[in-house]
Amino acid sequence: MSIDIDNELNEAQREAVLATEGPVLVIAGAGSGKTRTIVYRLAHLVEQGVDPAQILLLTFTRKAAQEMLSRAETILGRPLTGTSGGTFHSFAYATLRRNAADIGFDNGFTLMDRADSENICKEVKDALKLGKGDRSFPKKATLLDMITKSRNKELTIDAVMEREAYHLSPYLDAVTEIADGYARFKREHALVDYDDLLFLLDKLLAENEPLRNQLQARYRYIMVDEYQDTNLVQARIVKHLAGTKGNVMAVGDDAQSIYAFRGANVANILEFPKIFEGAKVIRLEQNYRSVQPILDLTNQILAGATTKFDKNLYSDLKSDVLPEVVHPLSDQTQARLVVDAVLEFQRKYMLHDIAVLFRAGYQSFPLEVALTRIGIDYQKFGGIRFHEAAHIKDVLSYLRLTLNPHDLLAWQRAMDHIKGVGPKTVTKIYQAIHTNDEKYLVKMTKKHDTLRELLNELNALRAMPPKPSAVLERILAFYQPILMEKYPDDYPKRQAGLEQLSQIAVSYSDMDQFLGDLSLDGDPDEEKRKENAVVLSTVHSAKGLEWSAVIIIDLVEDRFPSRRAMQRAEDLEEERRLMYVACTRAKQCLKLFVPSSVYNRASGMSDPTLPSPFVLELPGDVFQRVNESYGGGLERKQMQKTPGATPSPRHDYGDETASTSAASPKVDPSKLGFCKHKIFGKGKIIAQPEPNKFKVNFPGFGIKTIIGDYLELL
DNA sequence: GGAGAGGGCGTTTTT
DNA sequence: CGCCCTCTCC
Repeated sequence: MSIDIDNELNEAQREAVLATEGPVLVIAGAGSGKTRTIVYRLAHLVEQGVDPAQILLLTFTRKAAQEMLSRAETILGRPLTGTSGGTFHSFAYATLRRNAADIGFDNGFTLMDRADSENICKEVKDALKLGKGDRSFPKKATLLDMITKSRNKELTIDAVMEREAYHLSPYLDAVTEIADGYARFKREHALVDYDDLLFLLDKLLAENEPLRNQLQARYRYIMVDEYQDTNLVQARIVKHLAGTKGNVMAVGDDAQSIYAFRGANVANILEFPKIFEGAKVIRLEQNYRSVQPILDLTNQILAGATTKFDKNLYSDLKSDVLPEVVHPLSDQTQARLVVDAVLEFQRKYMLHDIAVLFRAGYQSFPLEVALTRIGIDYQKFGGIRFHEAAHIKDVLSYLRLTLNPHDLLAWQRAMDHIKGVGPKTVTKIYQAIHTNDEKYLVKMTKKHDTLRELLNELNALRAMPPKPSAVLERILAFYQPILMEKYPDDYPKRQAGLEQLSQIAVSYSDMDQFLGDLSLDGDPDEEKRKENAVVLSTVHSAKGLEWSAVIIIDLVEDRFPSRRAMQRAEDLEEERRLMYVACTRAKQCLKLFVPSSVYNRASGMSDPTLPSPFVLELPGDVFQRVNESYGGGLERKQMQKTPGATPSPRHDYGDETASTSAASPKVDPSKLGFCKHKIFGKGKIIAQPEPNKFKVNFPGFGIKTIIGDYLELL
């Protein structure tokens, strides 16, 4: 069978597929057939006689890589044996494991997840006696945020905190000390975090020339997807693997860069032609995904961006239906209206072809309740993950200990069920084991029967042949009573999760690989896309996917955009791109939900909301507005034509925000005057709650509390 | 040093 | 409202 490049691809796509030699950068607008291009390029290479084992495909999720490879196999009509595909992290893990001794881990290492890393931060903080009794001392999650941000952006802790956490500046020295302690702790216990995977690989490739040459020779063709979301160290890895003259293709879209929070750097994609001399740049601009009215709306979202994008997507797909902006009275009725909309869509589309998107995982909870009540199955992406559940981590801790006896975190978990033994005692036992302090161990095992049983069990596990399914089976038998005692309320459900884990283990022959995959994207639920379930997803997890009908909920200020992104201009810009990504997922129908009030669990009541600025600024002619009537029904507003070609922002909402000023403190406004903000423009200062904080009423955006540094006084 | 009780506080996004 | 952290008592 021969692939039909001429008929299946447009000219730009064809060019990208055929340009196999030398560096190539593909700037691919949303829905422009980017995946298709990669798939055809894979197939084309193999058809040209390239050994599939010489191809490396780096993507953002493992799922994406698998899907591309299997689609290439389909059009090729034969399997791609030996092609390496996965995320940077999974590729790094596999390479590092083969060369562990070279990076200073003679006895291997254990990959930690986010919770492990946070716990170390806490441990180190306590050990250094920092922040004792200080309630405003940064929490472990914040500490880790600073640490990984500093690493991913390759800036000092000082620089990160100055830019992003100014209010924590009194703790700068403490955080720096904790960061050092965190690094030390990892080294002492043969632990590695997600960031280390990348940095260790970079170091390995930089220092080990024979290995670098070997890998360059092996991977003659490299393709990197979602290049706009790579960070500096990932770019260096690509450079090491490809060499400056290598056959490397980077694909991405600067308008869809949504991972700056984790160090992604758009400069990578923009400067690709500089780093790889003579790179061919190809732009894919025709959109094959969405009907034109949806593109009219998404183009408007980009038009409002501070950084201008040279992009105007167009499509041949016509539709008479405008995207809708729906205004439910509350987030509760929003859930009900979304269910109604799903039922309506279901008459036309399969459930799995309908998606509800949101900014943060918790925002779908009311909807999940409503869907369950009415009996619609759903599949959720984003939020809590399989391997993060406590019982899974418990079981895996035994497995980790068979491989790495220095894994103190695993010891702590494994001993959690022993009454009378807390973290301090665990550390002592750990030390006794590693210094052969028989006396202490005998004393402790006499005192705690459960400890003796545990140590015996671990010895037995280590004596077994390292086959994941067999070892896991034994662990589960041992863990069963612990599970029931620890989780009396819901252990049957957790039991099911453990059985699922056993299922996964069957397909592995290598323990390290099994553990690595679980931490690196191994959510078993995501493996198979359920046929008859509506998709609920965070926007981040929806990246690269598409659905016939897309609903976006909670488009209100403080939720989308996130409250944390309102202070800094660049954060708000990223929220805008996130909104762009969300809307461009839709093929046929798009509905934006803007609830007038949302439940606030702090106060226990519903708070009124302000519509998201991304909705407010849309010109009235790119959507149809729908209100929930007080009787519970929907009222369609007559569409208003905007005069002229220029968008007339906010005309549909003019006086909506005025009512909120009633809640402002009673300060004589005349004294405070006006100011200017980068994003919100000119506003009236109505209060100064703190010396460097101002409450400002921005016309069209409502009242904001803003740090003085971001305001220009007029 | 551990377990249990009381208080503050605040929900991003992911490998 | 629920989590997490700290304080207190054993």
